[in-house]
Amino acid sequence: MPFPVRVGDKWTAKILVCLRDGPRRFSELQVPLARVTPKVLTESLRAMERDGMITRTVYDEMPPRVEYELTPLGHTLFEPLAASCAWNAEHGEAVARAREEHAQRV
Amino acid sequence: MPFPVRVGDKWTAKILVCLRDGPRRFSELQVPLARVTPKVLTESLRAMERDGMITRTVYDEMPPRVEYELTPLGHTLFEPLAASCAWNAEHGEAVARAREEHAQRV
DNA sequence: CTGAATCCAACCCGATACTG
DNA sequence: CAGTATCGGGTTGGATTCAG
Repeated sequence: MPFPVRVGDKWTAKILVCLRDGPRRFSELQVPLARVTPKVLTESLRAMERDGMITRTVYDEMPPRVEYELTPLGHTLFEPLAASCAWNAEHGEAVARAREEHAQRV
Repeated sequence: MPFPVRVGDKWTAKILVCLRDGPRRFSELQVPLARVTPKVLTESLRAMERDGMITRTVYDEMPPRVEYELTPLGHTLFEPLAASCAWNAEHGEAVARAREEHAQRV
């Protein structure tokens, strides 16, 4: 099942935001994404690379440096992402209320 | 963690589409959503009801009849949903190509 | 610094059978 | 008709440890 692109998982959307303004190193991503383990971060990044959303560039230095950067295709994801954020901003409160009322009735 | 609304799961978006043009019965949903088991369909519907996306109305008849209908809040989900569909229509092919090229390199 | 390896818990989803 | 009960597999994400 190739589609759709996994932006609904736990970290992809946040990685997108972190890469919005330019390339970032692995350790630079771990800072804003607090509590993401390296294993999971790597998995997410590899999946995004496989889908053409980001590029992974290894600089042969010591100590090692690896940079991740959004592709043009990756940047296009901000459009649907913005729509989802706008929905949350506009209706998130209503959902919270619905959940509380539902909890009351039970 | 109350947010965000689970529209990224397997069935919620499809249920939304099925309810778009009016209320539907449980068995009417099972037809277009082929291969959804009653257990999973029930789980999805209950979650959507809890979040205020749909209403569940039981008619005390024989045989029993239950109708699900989108709330005004539920209808607002079509906006971000449409943005995601538009992205897929526009860039889905590019993702498929990226995956094939990636598979080649491995 | 940038991961890889291993193990494990939780969750999501499905198959099957059964009920008011 | 509209579910519930039970069981189990597959995937996801996290903790921990180790390596180049």
